Amino acid sequence: MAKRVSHKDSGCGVARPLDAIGDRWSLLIVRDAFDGLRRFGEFQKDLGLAKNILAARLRNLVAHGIMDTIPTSDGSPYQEYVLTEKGRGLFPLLVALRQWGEDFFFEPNEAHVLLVDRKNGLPLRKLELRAQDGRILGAEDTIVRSPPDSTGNAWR
Amino acid sequence: MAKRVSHKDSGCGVARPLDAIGDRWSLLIVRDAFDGLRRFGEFQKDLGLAKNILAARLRNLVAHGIMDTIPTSDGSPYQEYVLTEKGRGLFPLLVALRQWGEDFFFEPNEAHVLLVDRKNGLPLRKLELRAQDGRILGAEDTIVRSPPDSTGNAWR
DNA sequence: GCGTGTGGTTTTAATTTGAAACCGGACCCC
DNA sequence: GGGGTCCGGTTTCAAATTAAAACCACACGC
Repeated sequence: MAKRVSHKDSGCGVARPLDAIGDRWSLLIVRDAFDGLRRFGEFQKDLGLAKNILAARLRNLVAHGIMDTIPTSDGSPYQEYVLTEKGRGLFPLLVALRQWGEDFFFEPNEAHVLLVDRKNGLPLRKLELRAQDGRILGAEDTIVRSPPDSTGNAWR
Repeated sequence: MAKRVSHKDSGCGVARPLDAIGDRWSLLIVRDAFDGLRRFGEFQKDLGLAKNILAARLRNLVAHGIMDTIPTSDGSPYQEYVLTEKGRGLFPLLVALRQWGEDFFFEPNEAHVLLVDRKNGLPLRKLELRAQDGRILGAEDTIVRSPPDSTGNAWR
């Protein structure tokens, strides 16, 4: 039942996460959760996806420890879905996705929702990659490095 | 043929990008491209996916302007796949994904590849969200805001 | 001409997705 | 207690997608 990655790179820090959230819906569900949605029906209404696949996705997210089910606060007989610590850790990724979308998927003058600072309504600063010492880095300034390798086999 | 988003949220800055890269392989291909891979066979060998779906994914990435095909430099009769500007814009997202993976998908002592500063071999700083004025923000300090809305309908 | 490496496409089967119907408990109303 | 409704799913079944494998085409070396 547990869907497993099948390719050689299954140990990589990019591939494993994709196994958990690398489908068309999971990140949208997580985003909705950040927006405060908690109930099955809320997700379903907002995203407009079939109930069976919403159920499957939520199950998967819970199984991966990204969301958790809790009893409702308001006494209704159902449960609510909330982000775990791990799920909340996805926020930078969501911001990166959104910023990339804003930069490349909209015409310069095309209106779109914006993620803004709650305190003053200004858009966030663009995410920037920094070295330990604070230098701003680009992709070409980085390299993936294998670990010391105590196990004998090296992932890329 | 062009796969289109079907749900209500299709205008959102999160949903549109997912339409382009929200599948199990595209981001891995892009990551490989950042690692310097360019040839069909290189991707296929590294990722171990079927050739037809690699071809489909590359076609899709090219169609979305994320990669581009260029003639080979070394005179071989084939083409190479390289990232466009738009594709290179995915680097922060890839870093976010990787950092999340490193934080939550590996045991503390489990060895894994690391993305490091090419200059000194130190790991990158954790990505951080900042307001315009430089304050570090968390998810709870932000809010999505609809645009002024000249069109009459508001996206979430 | 023949074998080989590369970069695909085609064919076919397996898996996933999606729409819609169905189900069951809680609550409401009488 | 007997309907009716809302919510949160599961089941069923068709359609789309993915995957494996076979096939094909071109360039090259010999």
